[in-house]
Amino acid sequence: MRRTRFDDHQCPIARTADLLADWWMPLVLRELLLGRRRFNDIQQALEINRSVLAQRLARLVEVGVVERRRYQDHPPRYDFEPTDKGRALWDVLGVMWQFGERWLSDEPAAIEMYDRRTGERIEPAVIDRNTGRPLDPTATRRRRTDDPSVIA
Amino acid sequence: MRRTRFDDHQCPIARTADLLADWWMPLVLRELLLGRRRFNDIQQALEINRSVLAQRLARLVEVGVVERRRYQDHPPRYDFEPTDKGRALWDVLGVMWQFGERWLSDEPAAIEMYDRRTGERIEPAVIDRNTGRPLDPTATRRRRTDDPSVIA
DNA sequence: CGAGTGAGTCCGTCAAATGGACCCACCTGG
DNA sequence: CCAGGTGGGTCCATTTGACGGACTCACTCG
Repeated sequence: MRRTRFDDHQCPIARTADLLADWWMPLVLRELLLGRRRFNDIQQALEINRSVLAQRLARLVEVGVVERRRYQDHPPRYDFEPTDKGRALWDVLGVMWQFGERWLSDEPAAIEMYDRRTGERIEPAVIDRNTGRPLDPTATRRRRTDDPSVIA
Repeated sequence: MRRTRFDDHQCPIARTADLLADWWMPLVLRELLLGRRRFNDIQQALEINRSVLAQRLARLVEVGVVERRRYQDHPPRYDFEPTDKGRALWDVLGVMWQFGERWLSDEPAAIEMYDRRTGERIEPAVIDRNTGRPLDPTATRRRRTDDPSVIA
């Protein structure tokens, strides 16, 4: 299929969607961010087609979300390590987790996230940094910063 | 293309990805949640193919994220209104906004979100509800709730 | 009476996802 | 010393969806 690209849109949601809104990307990133680093490990964990995975990893390297590192020389072997930018994506995945658990699962959660130091369950929540309150789409609007009268 | 489905996965990220990780879904939801309700309005705002939009809206109705309502009888006309489940997705979009603005935009933000009552800028942030602290993927692990010794 | 509106459907084309085989350099066990 | 992994891919045929664009059909408005 021809895929429409959004990476040149002004809207930050569109730019993020261009990177992340692909079936496999969130799962590939989940594996990378929770510690899997090697091509074959990820491929087997996700049962993803090898060429699709190769292409997704190449994209992640290209946009600077992971680094491809040579971890041995003979024969050359590579792995994939998240950058700061990649780790920042965990916020998005964490909130996807929270949404999926609350709204897309029938039974009580079969898997949970926890802090490996304290053992405590982790429950991501989204707030507005300025007010500390939850987001409310019905009260939210967009505006151009160069001309606040224009509603984007 | 054949698309692999994740809606039966245990992992909440996979379930959410199955719904949202499609190029158009975040943008369609952005429009719906920020107030656009009608097929033609959304189609023109996004410049999305009409049959693709029809299919995406049908999916959103099917999973209960929006409701299709008849708003006039002669001739029958329909619009699409987010449900509570749909409004809950705003958290995900808000965090995608934040990521895109911080990591995918070069120039200072051209568009911002604000509260239509107070006029204040909105900056979504993700915290752990229990500790109030930001998420840290390097400290995060998964476990099965039925058997905490199994690392998922 | 003709144009426009709203919410779609239908069609041909093109490209990406999929399953599966293949590759090749090195390492390991017997 | 040779067979069988292992790691990180590439290549191929098939299928399916995205895309652009035209068409529909029941009204309503001027």
